[in-house]
Amino acid sequence: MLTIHNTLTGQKDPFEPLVPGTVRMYVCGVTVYDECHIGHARSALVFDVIRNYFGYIGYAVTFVKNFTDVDDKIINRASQEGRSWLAVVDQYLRAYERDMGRLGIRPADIEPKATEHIPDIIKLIERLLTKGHAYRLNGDVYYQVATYPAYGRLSKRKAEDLLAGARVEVDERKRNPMDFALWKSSKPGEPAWDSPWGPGRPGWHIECSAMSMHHLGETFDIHGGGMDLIFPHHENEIAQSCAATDKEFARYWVHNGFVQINQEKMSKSLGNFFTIREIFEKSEWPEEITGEALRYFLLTTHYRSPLDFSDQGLREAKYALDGFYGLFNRLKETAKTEGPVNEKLTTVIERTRFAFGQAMDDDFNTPAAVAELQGLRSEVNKLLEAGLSTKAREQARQSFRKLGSVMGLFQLEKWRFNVELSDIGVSGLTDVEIESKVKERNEARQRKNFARADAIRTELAEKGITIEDRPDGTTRWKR
RNA sequence: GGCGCCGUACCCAAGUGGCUAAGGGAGCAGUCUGCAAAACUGCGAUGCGGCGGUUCGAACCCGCCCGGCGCCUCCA
Repeated sequence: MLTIHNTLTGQKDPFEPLVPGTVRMYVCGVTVYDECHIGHARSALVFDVIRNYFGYIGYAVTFVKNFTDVDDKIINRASQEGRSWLAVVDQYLRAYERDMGRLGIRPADIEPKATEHIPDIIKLIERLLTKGHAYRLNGDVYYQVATYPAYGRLSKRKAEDLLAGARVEVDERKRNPMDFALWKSSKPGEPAWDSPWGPGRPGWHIECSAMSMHHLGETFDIHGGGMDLIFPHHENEIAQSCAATDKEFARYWVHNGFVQINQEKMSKSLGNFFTIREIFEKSEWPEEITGEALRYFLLTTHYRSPLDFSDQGLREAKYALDGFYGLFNRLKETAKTEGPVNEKLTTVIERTRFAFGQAMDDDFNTPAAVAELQGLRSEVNKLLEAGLSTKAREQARQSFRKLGSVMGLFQLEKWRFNVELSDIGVSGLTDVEIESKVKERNEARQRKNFARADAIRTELAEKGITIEDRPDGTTRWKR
């Protein structure tokens, strides 16, 4: 039985979908005004894995992730850089897709943009106005928080607490300081759409209500995002949506924890800010390896816990993956002998599959699930020592791929064993050149000229190439 | 001021009432090897920030304290 920590109830709730066999989930994506950082990567990855896991246990998933493509931050950026807001949106939308692609994060089934849903947004605002939950102020429209008594139920806040801590100057015209904009009138030169209240653009919160309802219905299963969205964004979404429909909005609210640097939240002002792009540019490994290492690293912390990003952590993730891919490569080799342990393999795989499911059923406990995969690696290594048939080796490989696919791991065919130009850049040698050196070294070894053999090995090691001699006299190498 | 989170070995990190406190990385010792590498085997917290309490029994529940962090403003 899958249980999910639900921010709304503050506890782990058993998951029961609204419609049996299907899951409808909506996740707040990004505002496309800048490069994505590791925090965005974590959030996107967490929900990618959740979506995959639902698929793995047999649900038909509809996954919606939005892009906020009209917003103050976009407009400000555009005016600072003296270009159109559309150009800003286009640039960072592409950057997002590039980064997510590198991380192996699949696009959502539907990726709506706020600007594509202006009519839905206007209709929803009109509905709120009609029901008395919103009011007009010149060309603006505000949501009236006082008309929704349950306001604060997601973030567990009381109205008076919010006022006490208010750190912003309050717009004097608002009826209540907590009221928030549904529609903002535009100044000349700003993006604008016609509306019953004059030209303007949607406020931030309303787009998610409109888009999720449009694509998933007025009530759906899961709504997710980063913890910082709990208040005010998701609180406001609930207020708007429930007030408009008189129905429950999302049933399970899932929020991921922050990425920190040295125990502090990343922020531009602290200067401890890492973009996904920088990590890939700085990495000495090929792109797909960096992507998988980052993925592995992020998944070895539970999604709700804070995660401290570090180069060391990333490196350790890479080393752990080296161990897995080293095993996969040995499993690919043809068996010399048929061992007696093939039945044990099936048992071990079954046990792992069960434990893996148990871990993931427990609020998507990816660190525990990864630990099961590590356990399987260790078991298969032992069985391989004792001897596994070619067929059993293939069975083991397929099991890793199947379980790994939930997390987007173990899907690469090659791991540092490829002939790609990027690798040549690192080692300075082509495969053919390496093969030739290895051959020369083995001839030296046969002549017992170990000094020469070791010299070649050292030379290769300096270029990042590791040698493994096998018992049968052949040599395996890897970059 | 309000709300909330975290503190488990050298590092990362599961476990949240009951078998000997998962797993990985690093380290040390050994097997294998010409030597390595990889793999395998063994070693490693009598203790889970501290002090009390509840309980037959607590890292897990309760209280207080210490340390760190987040939200309350745009933010994944």
